[in-house]
Amino acid sequence: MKYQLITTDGRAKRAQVETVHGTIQTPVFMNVGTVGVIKGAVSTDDLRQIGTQVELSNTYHLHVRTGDKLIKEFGGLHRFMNWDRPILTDSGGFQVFSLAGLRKIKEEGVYFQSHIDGHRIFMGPEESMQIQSNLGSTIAMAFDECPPSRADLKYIQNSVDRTTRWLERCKKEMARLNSLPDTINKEQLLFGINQGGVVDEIRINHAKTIASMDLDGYAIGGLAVGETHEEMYHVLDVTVPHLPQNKPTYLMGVGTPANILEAVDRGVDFFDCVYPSRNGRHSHVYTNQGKLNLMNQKYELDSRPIEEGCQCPACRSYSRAYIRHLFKAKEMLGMRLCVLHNLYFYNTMMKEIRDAIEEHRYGEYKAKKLAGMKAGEK
RNA sequence: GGAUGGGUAUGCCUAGUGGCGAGGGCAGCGGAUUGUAAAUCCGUUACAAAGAAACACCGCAGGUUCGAGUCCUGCCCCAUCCA
Repeated sequence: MKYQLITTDGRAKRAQVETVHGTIQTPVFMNVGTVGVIKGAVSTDDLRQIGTQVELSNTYHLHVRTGDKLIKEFGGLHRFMNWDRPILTDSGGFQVFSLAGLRKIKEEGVYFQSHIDGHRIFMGPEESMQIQSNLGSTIAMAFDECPPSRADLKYIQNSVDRTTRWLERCKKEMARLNSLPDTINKEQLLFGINQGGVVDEIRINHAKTIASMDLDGYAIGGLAVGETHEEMYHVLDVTVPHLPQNKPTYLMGVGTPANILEAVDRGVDFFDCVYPSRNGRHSHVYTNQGKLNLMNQKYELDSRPIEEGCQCPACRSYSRAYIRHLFKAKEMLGMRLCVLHNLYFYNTMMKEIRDAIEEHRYGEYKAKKLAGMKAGEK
């Protein structure tokens, strides 16, 4: 892997990351397809059309259904889903948070009760690495715990210490797996994850610790889980400077267009979020004038596209009124069009961000973009 | 003309066969959603804010009863069937 910094504008970075599956231009928004597909009947042909650079899938979910061993036997996730560009796999760490009622955390790892059929699943750092190696993703994430933002100080410190120990095990296991003869992607990359809730000292100490471990990239996790936007931005302000500047910085699970604009301004390169796809499935669409809910009656005769001038597959051919009708009729095409539009909106915004940084007008671009979206909220 | 089944609030559909200030669904409107247990979930959709005061035409009008959406009688309307 090679992280090449092209230019900066304030703290905003414009870079590119070379991987075995192609070059990633950053800042980048990864499109979330948890189970090896973006929900809403989106194909990989669609992804190529809407400018997706990186697809993101999930270790826990693919392990539970349909199984990483099966996918390895098929030839890996790239071949399985017919996607030859980069894939990042999340480690299952987020499921420690989202499936909190269905798991027990121990030093060796996490015992899950399958959310599908209730059977017991053990996942520790080694298991997570093994699964991600079987999937053959471009970038594997370290197995961590994402603690709730309201957890107490002692809990967060213990959790972070354990996450550090798990990271050491992940690194060791990844090195071993990458050296095996039948490994699908022998150049699989490993990103470590910074945790620490909204406690500056824990965040900073943990950032320093993992920065010394020579990983391929560094993620900031445990944000956008209940804290305020101001707290999140503050964590970025104090944490990002302690992560290696010659490696990618990834803010996990974030976020709204405004969150991304602010985080880019604080030096973040990688993003991912379920919002564009989930909101698209719920008829909420992003525009430069804010978010619309196409289910509203006021669109019943609206012949305009979601956004004037948008080149996405939905806006090039269909009206708001027709898409509203598809939702009313519960026809899948409605969801599909909105998801495509939203992902196109995010991917296009990232392209605009990259251009603005290159031209050293990021501050101006950000202010204008935020003002437009805010004005439309009324 | 006869038989049978129905008419439930704000548009539609429906639960309810003696204690009902009547439950639910759809449609409408609003909100939530951030490394996806989410094509999901939550509000709201008469008056009243808790009172011896109120009680929305439960098709309409009477009746029985302490008490009727519920039982009885008559009428109106709708659906299906028979003439």
